Amino acid sequence: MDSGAQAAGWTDERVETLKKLWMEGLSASQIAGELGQGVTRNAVIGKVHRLKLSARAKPTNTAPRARPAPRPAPRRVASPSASHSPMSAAAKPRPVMQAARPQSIGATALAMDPEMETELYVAPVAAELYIPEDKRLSLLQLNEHTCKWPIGDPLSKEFYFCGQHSLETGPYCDFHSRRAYHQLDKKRR
DNA sequence: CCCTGATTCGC
DNA sequence: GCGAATCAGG
Repeated sequence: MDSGAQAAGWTDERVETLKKLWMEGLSASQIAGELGQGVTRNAVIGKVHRLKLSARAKPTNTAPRARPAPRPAPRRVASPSASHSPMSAAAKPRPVMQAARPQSIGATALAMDPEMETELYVAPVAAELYIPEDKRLSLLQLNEHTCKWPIGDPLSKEFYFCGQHSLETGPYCDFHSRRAYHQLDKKRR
C-alpha cells in the first residue's frame, strides 16, 4: 500500500485553482495560502511564469519590462565580511532632525466633529531619543554591538553616539534602525 | 519595516 | 519542472 506524502506537485486541479485565482487578481502570497501550507508564494510565482501567465491585467502599460539588469550571479553568497570601520560608520547616516509623526493618539476617530479637531494637536517635538550622559559614547568607544547612530553636530563637543545595544542585522539599535529604514525606503522618489 | 511580482539558477 | 534566494519597486 502506499500512503505517501504527496509532494507539492502541480496537479491539474491545483493549476486550475492557480490560474483562476491569479486571473482574479489575487496576490501570489494569497494564492499560496489558498493552495495550502506546502506552497509558498515563490512557488506560485514560479509556476505562474512557467505557465506564461504573468501579465493578468494590463490596461495600458507602456513599460514592457525593465531591462533584466545584468545579474552578477549572486547565488549562494556567504560572505560575512564584517569590516566595521568606525569612521565610515559614523559618516553614513543622516541625522536629520525631523518631527515625529502624530501616531494616531487617542481612539480612532469615527466621526470627528469639525469643531473638535482643533483640540487634537500633537507637538512635533522630541524627535530624538534622549540618551543619558553616562550612556553616550564617543567615536572611540564604539564597537560591534553599540548603536552607531550619531547625535548632534559632529563638530560640536556635544556630539555623541547612541551607544545602545545594536541589532545583529545592522549598525543601529532597534529605535534608530527602524528610523533609518523608514527614512530611506519611504520616499526615494 | 511591510509588501508585491520578476528573475535567476541549483537542484 | 520546481522553488529558494535574490532582486527591484511600492
